[in-house]
Amino acid sequence: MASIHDVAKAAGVSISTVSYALSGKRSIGADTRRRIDAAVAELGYRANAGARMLAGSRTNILALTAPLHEDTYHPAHMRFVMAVTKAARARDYDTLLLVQDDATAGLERVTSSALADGVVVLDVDMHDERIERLRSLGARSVFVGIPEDTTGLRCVDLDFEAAAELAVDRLADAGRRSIGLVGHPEGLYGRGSNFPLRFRRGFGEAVERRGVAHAEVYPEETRAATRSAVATLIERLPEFDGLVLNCNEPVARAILAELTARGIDVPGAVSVVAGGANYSTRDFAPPLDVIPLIAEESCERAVELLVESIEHGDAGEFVELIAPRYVTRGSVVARAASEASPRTGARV
Amino acid sequence: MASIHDVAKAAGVSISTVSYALSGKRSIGADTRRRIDAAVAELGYRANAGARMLAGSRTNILALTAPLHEDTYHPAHMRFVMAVTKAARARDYDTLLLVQDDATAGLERVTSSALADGVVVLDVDMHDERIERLRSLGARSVFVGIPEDTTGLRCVDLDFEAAAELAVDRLADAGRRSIGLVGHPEGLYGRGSNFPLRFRRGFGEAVERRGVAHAEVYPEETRAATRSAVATLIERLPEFDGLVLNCNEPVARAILAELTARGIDVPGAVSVVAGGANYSTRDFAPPLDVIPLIAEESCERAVELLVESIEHGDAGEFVELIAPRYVTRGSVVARAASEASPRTGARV
DNA sequence: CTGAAAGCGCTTACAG
DNA sequence: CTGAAAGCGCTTACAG
Repeated sequence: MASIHDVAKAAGVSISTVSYALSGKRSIGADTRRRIDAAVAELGYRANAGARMLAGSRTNILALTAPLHEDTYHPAHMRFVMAVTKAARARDYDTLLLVQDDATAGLERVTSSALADGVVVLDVDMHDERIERLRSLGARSVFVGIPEDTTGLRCVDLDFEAAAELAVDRLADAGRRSIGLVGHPEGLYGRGSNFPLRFRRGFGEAVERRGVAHAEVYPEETRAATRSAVATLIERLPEFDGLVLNCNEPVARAILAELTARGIDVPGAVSVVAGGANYSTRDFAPPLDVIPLIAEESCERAVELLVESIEHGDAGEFVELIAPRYVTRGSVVARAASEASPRTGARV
Repeated sequence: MASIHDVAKAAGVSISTVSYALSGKRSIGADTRRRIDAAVAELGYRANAGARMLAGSRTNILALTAPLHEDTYHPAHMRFVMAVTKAARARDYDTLLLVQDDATAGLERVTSSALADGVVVLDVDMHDERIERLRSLGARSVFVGIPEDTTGLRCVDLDFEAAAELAVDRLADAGRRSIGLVGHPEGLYGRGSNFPLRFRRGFGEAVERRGVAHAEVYPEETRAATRSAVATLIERLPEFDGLVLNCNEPVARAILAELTARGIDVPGAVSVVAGGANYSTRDFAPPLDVIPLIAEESCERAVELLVESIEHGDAGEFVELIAPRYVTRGSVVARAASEASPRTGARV
């Protein structure tokens, strides 16, 4: 493997000139540059990573901690992992994958050995053991997700509370007065997974504020569970006319199928919005209004902020909430006046 | 961050002694060792990764190339990625994730810069562009999967051909004379994905050898597709009595559901085996006989072989096929004699 | 615009 | 069983 000395010799310059030419950290004469470029190409030179880390005190490696849980929805998980990796590469960083068993010990290892310049934290729980570890290590990190106590942390995420509120508002604005929420399986909430909890909180506040009837169900991803979830909503909401989905794609599809099977017209009888959805609702029947959760968006921003802090040394804590966007596809329509009157009357 | 000098000073020894004590590469006096351990604990010392790479000419990092395709089945993909990462950690290696866009350039980068000691290649295609790249780079690598031309390569994988043959043999031994294959979606084969092709090849050879009637279908993961796949099998196999599944879990479940919906008794009328399955068939109705594909098995072996070659410098090519294991769960039963006679007669 | 040189923090022959 | 020292291949003040 060619070293910087070989390049310098071939180009007839000093190694420092080669280094500067490659890093672009000072201006280089046109002719010198040409000779260096030629030598680099000729020799297939590539700076040794270890030497660079040692001399430059930067590794250009980000650690990624993304624990798998029993209830992990793999397609979404993968999308986030890939989004981080791609965003990192776009900024010339590589990504080191930390496994679960190794979650805390791994953070210590890659951080104390200066293997990674920073850490991206995915699948954040409300009370996440990685928080304390990262704090005590004084490691640079960015969380994709918002834990309960964000003191001293740097967090980025979709504003799930606002997303839930936006979903409810759109339904309420369309005259819907009796709104169901299909959430994730119970286990997720019990485990303290942060975004379902935040979405639920936003939902609760919005239905309260709008004074609409509401009910919540948390089905597992089985046919039986989604079926009984719809039954429960119908039972608990005698005038069931609006539905917010904050669940995974298979469940969302199953819920829609069940509504259809029961002869419930979407969007006429029940209008539907998917909130914080990590999937496309375009090919649903009917296509659903959606407040999308775009992995690329939060991950790119997280990596951007992390890299900035690495390269410019800025510290400081923050919570950056990405404003929800509402995409209309026709699954929310105003209640027909004929229907609206008696119900409104009934509620007064 | 404490350096090795700090530890040496605190322990009252030279830095080389600290280094040797930590690496275990030479024997250390009991008392010296105690003082060093104490100093390490006290200072929270951890060897600088860059310095180690540079001086030791080993990085303890493995690169992992696992491209995502449109047809990637994420749960299985994730299982392999995690299995590699865990196996690597067990041997004190970290794993660098290479993204798709970066597939070939990334190999060049981590390899030429000596960032990674070796490469684990997942999702191998029959004609994979990464092969040539790795060959020309002279990089240490192990493939999990068997491409068409394995010259100069080191490959590990479940023996999918033998798995398919084993599945057919068990069905044929049970008197099944008319065997269907449910494969993956067509696209996978067209793309040259290696294991579905190998499984199909093994199936073709086995049905030929056993002289049984056969038909193959390749449904997409939609309800309509699985439904029509079953219809096709019934149409093409008038005496349809055996079925080999080499598809993903959702399709397998849907196929079984469709058989049940048609009133076809499993295993009586049609006996079923899942071959090369990356999922559990225990909670299927009925539970299926299965020849499992265990990510941990092939990935651990691949990492083991790669690490060995890194640490002992052994080169050499090989293809290591993991023998299929047959797990009985009761979904294959002998044809009833009363049924067998007329059909056998019909075939003669 | 360019070079000589120190130094990053380890590992590993070499020596005793 | 232990130490002094060379050297891994870069980056970056320092100097001109």
